[in-house]
Amino acid sequence: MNSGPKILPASFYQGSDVVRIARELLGKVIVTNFNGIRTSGIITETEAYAGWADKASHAHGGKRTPRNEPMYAAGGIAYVYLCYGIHHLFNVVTNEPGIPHAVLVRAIHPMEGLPTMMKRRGSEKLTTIGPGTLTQALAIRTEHSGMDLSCGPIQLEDHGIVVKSTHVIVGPRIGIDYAGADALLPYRFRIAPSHLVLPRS
DNA sequence: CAGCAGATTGACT
DNA sequence: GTCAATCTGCTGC
Repeated sequence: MNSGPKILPASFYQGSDVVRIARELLGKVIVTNFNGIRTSGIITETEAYAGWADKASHAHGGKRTPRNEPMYAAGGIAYVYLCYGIHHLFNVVTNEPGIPHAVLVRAIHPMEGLPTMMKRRGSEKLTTIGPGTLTQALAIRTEHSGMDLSCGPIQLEDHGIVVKSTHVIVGPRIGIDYAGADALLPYRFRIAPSHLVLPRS
């Protein structure tokens, strides 16, 4: 049953299986609320980054820099970083302190604040597929890296949307060819476009 | 349609 | 200096 949106609890993020959490994030709702302006969307695509052992991860081999420091904190906070000097990429940190696992959010389906998101994107067409475009639509920037996802301007909610496994496409991650064999791991999850059925509001 | 270069900053050699 | 968990617009078939 579903008694309205619930903010995801810390326990959701602090499990030990980052790949499972990436899968579970499909259908969850990401909300930002800056200056009283609320924008949100359903998460439709994610990728898991499994820390130490994962060549594609910023924390591979225990690498630790000021930029990726949030990855080493307890699950439930944001890790936002700049890619190609332009794009702010939003990740959800998982697992317990010291284990730098994270899930990259690659796509959302817009829900609230469509006009605001279009204005931020500077386009008549609202594109929110792609990790760089969704952060622009939601106004997420690197300054939000390290923020708690349960009580800040960025929150993740459970709206009771159930994503059936038959509607989920699993495959290798994108844009990480440098990661050798790890580039082939099935760590990418997305909702099949034909099943992007929105919940009745 | 495909393919590619430009944008622009942080991390590392 | 080079490359990076990318997107867009322009070129040319």
